[in-house]
Amino acid sequence: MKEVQPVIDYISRYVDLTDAEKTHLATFLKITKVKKRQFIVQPGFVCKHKSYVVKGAFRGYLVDNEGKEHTLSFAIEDWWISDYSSLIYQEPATLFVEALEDSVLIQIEYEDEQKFLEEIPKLEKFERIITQRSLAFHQKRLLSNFTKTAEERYDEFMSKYSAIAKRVPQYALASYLGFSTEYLSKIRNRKTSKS
Amino acid sequence: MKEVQPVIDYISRYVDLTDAEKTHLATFLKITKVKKRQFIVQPGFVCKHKSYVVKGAFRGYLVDNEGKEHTLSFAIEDWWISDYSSLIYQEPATLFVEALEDSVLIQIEYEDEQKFLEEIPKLEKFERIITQRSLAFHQKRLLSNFTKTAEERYDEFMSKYSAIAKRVPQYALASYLGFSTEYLSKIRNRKTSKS
DNA sequence: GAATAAAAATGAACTGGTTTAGGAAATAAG
DNA sequence: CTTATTTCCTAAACCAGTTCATTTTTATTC
Repeated sequence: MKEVQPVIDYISRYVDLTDAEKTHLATFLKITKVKKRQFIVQPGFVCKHKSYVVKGAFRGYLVDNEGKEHTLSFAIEDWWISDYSSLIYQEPATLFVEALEDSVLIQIEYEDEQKFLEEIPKLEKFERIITQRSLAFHQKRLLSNFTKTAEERYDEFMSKYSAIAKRVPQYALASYLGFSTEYLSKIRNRKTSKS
Repeated sequence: MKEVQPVIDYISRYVDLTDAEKTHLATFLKITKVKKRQFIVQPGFVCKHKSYVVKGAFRGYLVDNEGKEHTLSFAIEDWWISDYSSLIYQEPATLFVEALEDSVLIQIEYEDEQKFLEEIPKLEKFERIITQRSLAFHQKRLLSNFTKTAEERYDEFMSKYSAIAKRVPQYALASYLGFSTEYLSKIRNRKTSKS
């Protein structure tokens, strides 16, 4: 039971759970280990769980008609990842979610979550709050993509998420920020030659 | 009490409320009328309520450093609108929310909502579900902006939301889709000369 | 319903970022 | 350690979408 504690702690930041509730909740949490380059979500398959990252790094991305990759999200320790749309509508995923390192996850199955949301209504509040924050984040990202240049978005990301930038391949970062790898090189070159 | 019924009905699509709960909820809902070009949210002021559109049309947009406008959202009848980030964190807004027509709203104050979420926990579920859907929508929009050309995004919008396209000024639509008014003209011209 | 302001169209010059194509460095695997 | 594979860098040609400047059309207002 101890190994799923990180998720119990995570939820406890938002709502107060009794010991009984914690124990009950823990029965639904499962540890999963995945190797680098392994997929935990693939297009065409319904996303069956949400995953909390205990150790490692992940990337969620779409491959478009021309075969180009577009990164929607990253996740490192203490973050969650899934194909959100596939999960909540229980329809086939459009994203790949791939381990960028050997990783350890705590997973919650969709049906189990539905079940314990009924059993412990307090968890609705937890879900609501983290979803609201994620929504606010995505709205900001959308506006940032509209208003800022490629270089400004790069600077913003580096100052906020340098921990992630250090751990993910450069093409993944470029595709998250919405421009080509080549252009990322150009930006970085511009900076190093300046200083 | 009858005039706030649309919001009661809206919520009832997601959760079952008793008559007592409906009556209680109704006491927190307020009708507001606004004229075309009037702002219901302005940068610098904390967004105090979420608004359901009974009649009319709205646009939420950001004005960047160069004075350019970027539309984050539209709302017509049976939609909600606010500066979401400002509302949930109760911090100064960054968006303008402006009436595009003479309109009628049903508004819920932030503090009142916090209160009745405590009193009627069922509403947490309602909030969770609509927030989840909005998040899924925004994720799709982000990816659409990455993967599709300006013309493809225009076509997609026209096929899904022609009702909105008909009611909002062209510069507002262009700034929602993420390109210039001039380019929208060019796209439209390309289409009419083809057919 | 004339006057004025706001919105939409047009076209030419321009630019931020892409594409293509190649080579250099770093990682992974036997 | 050596080879293969993946990742990263560079540079020139290119293009989707912008900018700027002007005109036409459509709403608003008195």
